[in-house]
Amino acid sequence: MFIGEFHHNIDDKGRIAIPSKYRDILGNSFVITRGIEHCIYVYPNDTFNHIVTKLEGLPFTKKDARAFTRFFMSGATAIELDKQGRVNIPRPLITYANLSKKCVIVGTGDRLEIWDEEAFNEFMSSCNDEMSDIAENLFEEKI
Amino acid sequence: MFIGEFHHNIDDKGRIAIPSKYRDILGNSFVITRGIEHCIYVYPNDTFNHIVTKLEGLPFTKKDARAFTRFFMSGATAIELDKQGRVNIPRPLITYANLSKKCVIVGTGDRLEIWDEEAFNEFMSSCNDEMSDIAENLFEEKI
DNA sequence: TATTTATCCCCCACTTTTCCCCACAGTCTA
DNA sequence: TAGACTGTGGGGAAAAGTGGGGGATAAATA
Repeated sequence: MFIGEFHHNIDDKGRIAIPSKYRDILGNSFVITRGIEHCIYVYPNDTFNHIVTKLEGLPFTKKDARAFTRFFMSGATAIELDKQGRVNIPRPLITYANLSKKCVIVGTGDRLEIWDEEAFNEFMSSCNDEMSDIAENLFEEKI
Repeated sequence: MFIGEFHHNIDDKGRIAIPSKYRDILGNSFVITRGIEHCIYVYPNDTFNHIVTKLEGLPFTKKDARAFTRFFMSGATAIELDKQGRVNIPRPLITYANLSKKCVIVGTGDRLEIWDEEAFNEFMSSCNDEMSDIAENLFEEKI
């Protein structure tokens, strides 16, 4: 399970170090792809494959299915860590997530998310005030 | 499985390089055809044949079936890669997809899509805002 | 039928990108 | 304080993408 928050830099070549605590779980090969709030998702292979299976069940004749599949699959890249434990983020994803230098890598249970630091801070502070309302409707019963 | 996003140029002769990562999957001969959002679809032979079988199951007495089959089949061309790993896109498809120079080639699971770069950016940015909503309604249950 | 025009392929060469390796610096631990 | 680990930066080799030239084949015109 992925938990925690780490602050790393992405260099000019588009490389960023995966926190060493995550490498044990991820192994040496995994998948990164576009995430929904302009961040980057990092999935272990089997988790990613599970989602792909679900998406392949959707017909390409449906507009939303095409759009989301395109969004999710076109952003995906199979990743191998280099000897220093870094990943090479493809340009399109760097642009999409608006990564400049300072990045935040957070664990969210079954995946990692890579955010531009500024965007992350902004998102979190904008959410904090509403969190009470957000939580309100998540569950009907005691969890 | 096709994933990822690549930016290549189409030259004056109508040739465009297929990203080398895709060539392993596609092999040397495959099919390209008209795609739904004014892009070009690229299918491995057996995937294409599978779709054709499905389309042949539709009655030609239905207007929509005729229209879509005509759309999909008339655009199709059998393709062979040249020795440099490029395909020669037929003029009608170049016109249809509005390809000028900068193109985007994306993997969307079972096929590739070739887009004019500008058109692709436009489509993606128009989707990005809605992606949260689109995802919202794709599945009812946990995937 | 002969000549021209266009199209398609293949080959060569240049440029750019990607990947791999090495080296250094800061931090934590023993 | 020494050693190991983690994060950061850069250089060089290999691969991938791009563009143009030339020859073969096919279509078009006189």
